[in-house]
Amino acid sequence: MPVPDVLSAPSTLEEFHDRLAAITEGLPKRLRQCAEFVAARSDRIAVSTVADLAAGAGVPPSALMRFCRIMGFTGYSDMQRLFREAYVPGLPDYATRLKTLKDREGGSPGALLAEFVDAGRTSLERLAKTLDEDALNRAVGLLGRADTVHLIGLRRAFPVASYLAYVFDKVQVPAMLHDGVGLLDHRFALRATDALLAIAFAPYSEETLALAQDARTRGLPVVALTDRPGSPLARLSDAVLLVPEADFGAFRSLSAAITLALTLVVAVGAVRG
Amino acid sequence: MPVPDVLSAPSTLEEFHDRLAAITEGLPKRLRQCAEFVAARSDRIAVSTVADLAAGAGVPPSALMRFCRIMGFTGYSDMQRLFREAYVPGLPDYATRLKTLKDREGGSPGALLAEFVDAGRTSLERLAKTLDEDALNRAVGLLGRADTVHLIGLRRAFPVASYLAYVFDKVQVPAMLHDGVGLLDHRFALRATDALLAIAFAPYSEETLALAQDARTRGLPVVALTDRPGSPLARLSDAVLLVPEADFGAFRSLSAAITLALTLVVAVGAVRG
DNA sequence: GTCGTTTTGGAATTTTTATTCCATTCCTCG
DNA sequence: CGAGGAATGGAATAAAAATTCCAAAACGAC
Repeated sequence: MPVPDVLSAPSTLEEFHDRLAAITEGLPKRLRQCAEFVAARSDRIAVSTVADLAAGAGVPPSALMRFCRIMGFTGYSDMQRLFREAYVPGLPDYATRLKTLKDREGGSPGALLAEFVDAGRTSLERLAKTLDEDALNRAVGLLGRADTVHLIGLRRAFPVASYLAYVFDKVQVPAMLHDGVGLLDHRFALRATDALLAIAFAPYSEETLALAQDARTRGLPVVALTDRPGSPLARLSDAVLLVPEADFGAFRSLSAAITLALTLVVAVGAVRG
Repeated sequence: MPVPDVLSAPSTLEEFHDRLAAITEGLPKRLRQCAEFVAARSDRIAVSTVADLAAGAGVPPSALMRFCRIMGFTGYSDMQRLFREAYVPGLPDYATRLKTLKDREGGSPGALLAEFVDAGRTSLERLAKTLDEDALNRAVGLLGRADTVHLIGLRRAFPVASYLAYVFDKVQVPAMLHDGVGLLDHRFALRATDALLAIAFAPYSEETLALAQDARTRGLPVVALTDRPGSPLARLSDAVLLVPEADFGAFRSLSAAITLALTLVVAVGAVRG
């Protein structure tokens, strides 16, 4: 067990976080899980039992106890005392806070945030409600059977495509991001046993449509993540996933697209085992 | 004993206070002491034991228990739950939810989507609730005054960085994305009149930290978009924006980060006119 | 592979905390 | 001023939580 190298416990929240940041690295798996969960949700400590917190972190209670020791406390209760003393319920609930923010004059950053958060939530709700489950299942099937998943998404869709590439990598599914760097199109990287996942929102990029067309011509399955049923990309695809993104003013967020992308990858990862 | 004239317990803080005000008058001495103390210090309920609270009110614990009953709760724990949940929402723990998910049709894509949508909504709510407006205003100020905004975010943060680049371009603010292509670091593109916006989540990329350090050393303002107060990036920055991303299982979405990014850019765009 | 060490999960134990119960006190009203 | 009922305090009990401990698993060095 990593020996507590300092014997005194942190006596302020700041000290606590400093110490936490200092030790997190170099901690074994379970203890690191504790450290990371605590870092992210330290607000819960004041009002949670060991069991609650441990469940949140995904570790057994005894691991959390060890963690408290390493932080320099004598036990969980000791650590909790620090947070209970500093506890100020301060923040009002979400609805109230949102209203406060919106009431500012239109231009303030806080008011903007409120609007975008609201738009994001609306998008997510609509996504859950309107998504065609058959299409999703079909998409998962097609991508699950492919050797390599090719990804393309440019301009506004590029963040989604790069996120997909990241998560596919995490779940160890071979994926290739066609990013257009150097105007190299890597068209010939598409093999007959692969599949293409294309993302495009209006105005649809030529390059994305071209690659989708190419894949289709060669008989590869194409999955589309797009914004409208009538999108030119939809016509080229075997499974079409629609992202109902709400917008605020001229700006559209990507919350729904990102969330759908994550779902898709995790489901494909699960299918492949 | 005053008979509880309503059998259901208050289910919101507002109901609680209404009820408290309604019954306080006409309560015998000790119970009134309880009522008055609770009215004054209701914020302590979430983090106190019966004994603590009773001591504060100057009554024996049993009196406080009676008080809880009169308020319509089954006991102190029941009353406490109301206060704990009001301030720390989202207590349904992940362990349970993961299990439900597995029990239910082995994690069908549809069920997964529901979970990720939920995590995304939670993230957005927490973002609205917890974001430090001062930090946001400061960030907008710093970036608004810069000639060119440099952006860096790698791995999981890369989609956010590329999204920022896209939206900055839309609002016609000169921005440069440091994407690490070809391992060219473009460090010398940072001019004294520029600013850096760095995005990093655990585990923090060396390259991102290095560039932030570099910018700081040269006296450029650094704005951080990160996940924890103790993040190494936070220490290098003049304004720190925290993104409280909820995760589901091992997976974390980017809804909150994307939304905050959009807000930031639009606000900066507005400042520059 | 095998040995020694570190880490882990869970059951057993202890401590703390909540809750009940009842004998006593304190009112109030006749 | 005394009887009856409400209110009270504290001791006893039950429940929940924290903490310890140890056998088993995982890991790392050889």
